[in-house]
Amino acid sequence: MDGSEPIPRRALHDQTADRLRALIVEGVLAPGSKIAERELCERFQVSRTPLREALKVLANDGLVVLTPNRGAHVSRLTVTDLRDAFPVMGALEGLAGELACARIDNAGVDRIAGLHDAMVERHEAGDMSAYFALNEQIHETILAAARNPTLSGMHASLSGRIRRARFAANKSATRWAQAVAEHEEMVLALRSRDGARLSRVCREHLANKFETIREWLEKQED
Amino acid sequence: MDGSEPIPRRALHDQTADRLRALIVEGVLAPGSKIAERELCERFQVSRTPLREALKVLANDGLVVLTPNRGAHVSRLTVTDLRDAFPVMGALEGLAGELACARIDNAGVDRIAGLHDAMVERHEAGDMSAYFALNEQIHETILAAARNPTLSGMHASLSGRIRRARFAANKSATRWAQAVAEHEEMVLALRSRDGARLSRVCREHLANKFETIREWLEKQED
DNA sequence: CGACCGCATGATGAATACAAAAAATGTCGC
DNA sequence: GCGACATTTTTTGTATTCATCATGCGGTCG
Repeated sequence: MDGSEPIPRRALHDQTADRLRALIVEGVLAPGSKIAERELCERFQVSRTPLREALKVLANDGLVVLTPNRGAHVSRLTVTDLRDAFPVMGALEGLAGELACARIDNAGVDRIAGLHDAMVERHEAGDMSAYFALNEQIHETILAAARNPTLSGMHASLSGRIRRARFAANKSATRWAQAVAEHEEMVLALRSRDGARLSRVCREHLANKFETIREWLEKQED
Repeated sequence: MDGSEPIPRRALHDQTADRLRALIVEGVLAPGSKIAERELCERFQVSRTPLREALKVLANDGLVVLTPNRGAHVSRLTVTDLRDAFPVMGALEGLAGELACARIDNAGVDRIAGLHDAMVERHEAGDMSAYFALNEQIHETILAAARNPTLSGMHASLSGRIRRARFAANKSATRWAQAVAEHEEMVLALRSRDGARLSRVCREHLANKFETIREWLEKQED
């Protein structure tokens, strides 16, 4: 019945959702700012119908809040939201670590180790944005190694919601060094296929990340 | 600017999404069956626009699959899907258990213990559907005790996806007894505020549940 | 007789039109 | 001059219309 169905075409509402998601995650649309439908229709050159369908999806993902008859706003990230989100991220990435240890092959470990080395190199060079990109790539690779689409999907959803705050995670030098050390331990745990250890490190890693972000946010308020 | 805004009214697309979701998780719409827009428009007495918006949301939640120009189908639950989903549920409920232990008060524990006793009573009476309802209520109460909306939201989303298979979990008497024993241990862990233990029990509980469902599904194929 | 092409039909995707609600603006009274 | 109310205008929610695509049927040609 259904063999391999290549579906190269993508629906307009789907593309629109992606573009809007990107605008929000990249911070082009500030948190709390109102989203006028007309304005975005012009920007994307689409009619209101697919745009509104996209808005419903993003609202479901928690990226925008939709108040009846009052339009859409980019959701704000409160400290409480982050305090809630990070343990969940920890649980998800922890599980990913366990599964990855059980399923990854040596080539996969080497690939992650390679990314890690490159990341350390960027860290020593002080190149924050390149470090950040490699960092995300490592986490994504571990997720992929877990080979669990459900897990990946939930992680992606939550990740998109808190990505806006992530960039602040390594602002302090000591914290940055600690993060690198934690990543080091991740690679070691992965190499020895120690799922429990990797899981624990992932959770602690995220807990520490949240602490950094929290401190940074509190300092922002002055 | 924004204080507390009571929002008594709900948008049509939102209600439609809920009703459609209910139809799917209740099994009224069989997995794999085609969802004709016209038909549902008549059933719900709404136009296609809000219905289509609802479909996009449910597709994002994984309850329906949307193939361009070919309409919507209720998503099928494969064994692989369940094998993927249950560990994630385990991670989420495990975290919920940990958080609940840290935050619940004695009254909350008593409430859960009360639900548990009622559930055991229904178990001994052989009343499966009442048992099932109380079972879900216990899990929901633990979730609520964790006081983490992000966690609750993700759990609800995943729960909706696999609820259709859950009813099969306690088909065998021995499994059913085992599930009750596990719940017993949950209450004990909760009482002693042993987060690590509760977390472990939750994960094992769900792993066992999956095993039961898997066996049941394999038997179905004959 | 069977396979392939073209057309008719029905469904989906997107755009527009209409209705209702909220925000903005202007006016009137104090 | 200030504030409350009415009107206008804008924006959102829903319905309807138009275009496009998939699919089934019948005819025709090999």
